[in-house]
Amino acid sequence: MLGTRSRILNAAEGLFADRGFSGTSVRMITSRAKVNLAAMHYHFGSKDQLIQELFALRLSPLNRQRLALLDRCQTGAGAGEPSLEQILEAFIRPPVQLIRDPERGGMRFMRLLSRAFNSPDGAIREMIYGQFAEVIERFSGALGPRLPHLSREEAFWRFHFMVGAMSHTLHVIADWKNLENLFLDVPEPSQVDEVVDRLVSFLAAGFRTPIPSRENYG
Amino acid sequence: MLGTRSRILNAAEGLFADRGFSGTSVRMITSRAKVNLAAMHYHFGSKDQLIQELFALRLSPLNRQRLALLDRCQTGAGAGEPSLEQILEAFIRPPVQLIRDPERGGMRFMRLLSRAFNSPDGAIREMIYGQFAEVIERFSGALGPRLPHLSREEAFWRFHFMVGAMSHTLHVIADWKNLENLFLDVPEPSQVDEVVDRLVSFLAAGFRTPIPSRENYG
DNA sequence: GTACGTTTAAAACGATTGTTTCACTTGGAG
DNA sequence: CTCCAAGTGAAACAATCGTTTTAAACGTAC
Repeated sequence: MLGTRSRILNAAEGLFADRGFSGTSVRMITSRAKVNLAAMHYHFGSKDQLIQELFALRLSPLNRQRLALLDRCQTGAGAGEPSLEQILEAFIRPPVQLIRDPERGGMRFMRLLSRAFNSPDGAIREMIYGQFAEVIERFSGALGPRLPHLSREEAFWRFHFMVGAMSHTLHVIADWKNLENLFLDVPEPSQVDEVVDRLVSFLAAGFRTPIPSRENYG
Repeated sequence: MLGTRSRILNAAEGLFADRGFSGTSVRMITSRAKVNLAAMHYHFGSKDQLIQELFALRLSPLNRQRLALLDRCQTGAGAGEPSLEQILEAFIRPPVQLIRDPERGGMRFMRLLSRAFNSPDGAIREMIYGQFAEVIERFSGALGPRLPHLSREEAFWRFHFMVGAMSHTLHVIADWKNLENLFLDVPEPSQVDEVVDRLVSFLAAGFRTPIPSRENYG
């Protein structure tokens, strides 16, 4: 049996992922964790601080891993800059590995994360973005030299196209069961590593395509 | 001065977009609409039914427009099947036009829509997906013949890459002001039509790229 | 043993939630 | 005028919310 503190965090993660932040009451958390109501305020002070600790615990290893991968392919390869595909992989592979590792929250935490990104609560969103600030800076810095054919504005948008495709893909993988009720003809779950390959090559092709001109089509 | 019913819908749309569904109380809505608390239950029966009416009102014109565009480029061009770019445009242009038209909810409704997609409330998500079912079916049917080089599974994933890139892009456009507080170096707002062009060519390049093989990198 | 951090049990706090009810007013149609 | 739907104002409903409090029990380290 885990300690009281861990049981609270674990129950909170599951409930937040399933029912959202405002949809989850402190009483639900403590009751699922088989813990007294007061224990939550004893350990975390408030519901908001519990949420904060939860994300700090999960996100900092994820982003450290991304930065480490980027470091390795920047300094390791010896010859010059890393390829576009290597950079994209360093960005995309870690969350996909996380999604497969229940010890780090797995699909449950990924559902929770996409909930946090779309939370109406500005404080939550700001905290989340804060956790990603360094990663965003490092990766856009690394992508720049690989995209000499793009203006700053074009690169900005394509970066967001990538973020959107990736986060929605993670959401689809992590929420597969819900998806099956809503779409027809959902294929069998792929190996997640295959999905990374598909996504990386899809995005790399998008990044490499020349800037569009409006006359190309009507 | 609009009627009571319209004022309720209008106030609800704004508050839901800003604070989410569970973060918005009936009292907030009726007070912003300058309407009695009982008037909301008089016209809509319950908060849930108000939400339903709101989305039906906004989404059905949007998706009718998408289908009409697809019809036009399928039957109109005379010669054979429409191009990949034409199909993507028929899918992407309507929500971008909606985002610019305050009469149809504009950015406010787009923020609300992306909130509904990520709502913890399963009933809301199912209702939303129901509104999109026909569009999804028609467009995946139209995309198929344009992607003969892809397996069904590969096409499935690339379709989701597109959905993710598009919905995140719409979110960025509609939530620009919040973005500025969180990222450095955000470029001036582009003309939204330019963003459509960028997105369409990015996605078309992604769709056209051959299926990846794992030996290419790594 | 005694002190201390941990945890429980139970009750209560004030505030807010969605919803209902009732008496009342308004305004236009027949 | 009468009738009826539309709408107001105010109060109340039971339920739930996050949080605080008080008292009592643990277990362990000194």
